[in-house]
Amino acid sequence: MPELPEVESIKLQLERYLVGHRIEKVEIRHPKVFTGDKKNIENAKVKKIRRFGKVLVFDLSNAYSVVSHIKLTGQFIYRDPNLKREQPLSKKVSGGAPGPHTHLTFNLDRNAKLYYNDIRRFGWVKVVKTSEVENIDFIKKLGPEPLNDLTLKKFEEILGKTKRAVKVLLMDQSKIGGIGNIYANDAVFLACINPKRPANSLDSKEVNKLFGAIKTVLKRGLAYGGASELAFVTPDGQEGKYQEHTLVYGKEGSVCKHGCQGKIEKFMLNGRGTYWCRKCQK
DNA sequence: CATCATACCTGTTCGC
DNA sequence: TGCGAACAGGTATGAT
Repeated sequence: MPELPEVESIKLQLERYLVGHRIEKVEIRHPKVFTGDKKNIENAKVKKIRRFGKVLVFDLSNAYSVVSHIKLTGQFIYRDPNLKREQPLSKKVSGGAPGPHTHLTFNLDRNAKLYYNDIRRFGWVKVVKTSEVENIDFIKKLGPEPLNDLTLKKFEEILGKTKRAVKVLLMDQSKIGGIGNIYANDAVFLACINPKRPANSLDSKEVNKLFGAIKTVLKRGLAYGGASELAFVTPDGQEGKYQEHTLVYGKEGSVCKHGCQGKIEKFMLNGRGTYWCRKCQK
């Protein structure tokens, strides 16, 4: 669920709230989610937030960085007692902040805090030298950013190299960075392509259509502040709205939005819930 | 190398 | 109603 639009939404808020703070002390409650030496980030200031696909990076003033993949249920929650117009936290903030699923606490200057919550603990947070960020295995293997680096020509090449199901390919982070199950479902639907189609069977017209569809659904996701299907909230503890505006994801049994009168069906593709309209996705 | 199944976790939903 | 099974989705890992 946290895919490019969700992680980007987190990034935008961290830029607003976290940048400029000094990290005074880091408390680790669940060691499994944290690797590296916390001493390397204590007393450093947060200078810049970056995103690589679904990975977040906080660059610090001392040439170290905090790198994190929140996977399915990770949350960064920012709390500042000096900030008056704080909205009540969403119920999706697991157990509160701090709560039973708070595994890390970053104590910041001016009494602010950044909590890392993660119900399922699939996510990770690590400390590395800023110069080493791009050598982290996941980031090193990451494919191009669909909204920036991905050109039609590159996309055509990626699709042409494999007969894997096109929807599965879209979710392969080493091919394209940032697309997950929700936006992959919506993109192939918007392009009227059967999710099971071998990627290399698409003609150039279809490739072009899918290329545009990917950008459209990701931009819509961004505009709605991401999809809060499971645990996703932004650091101010608020939910996104894209789950109310998906095209097919989670829409089993509902009427096809292309107006063909078909019904959305669900099946498993590579172990992932896949939603589609058999009438218009060819 | 490419592809696929499974493990990692826990909260929620479903079926009996 | 209660309880166990299935499900949810992202990726590292091991198997094929």
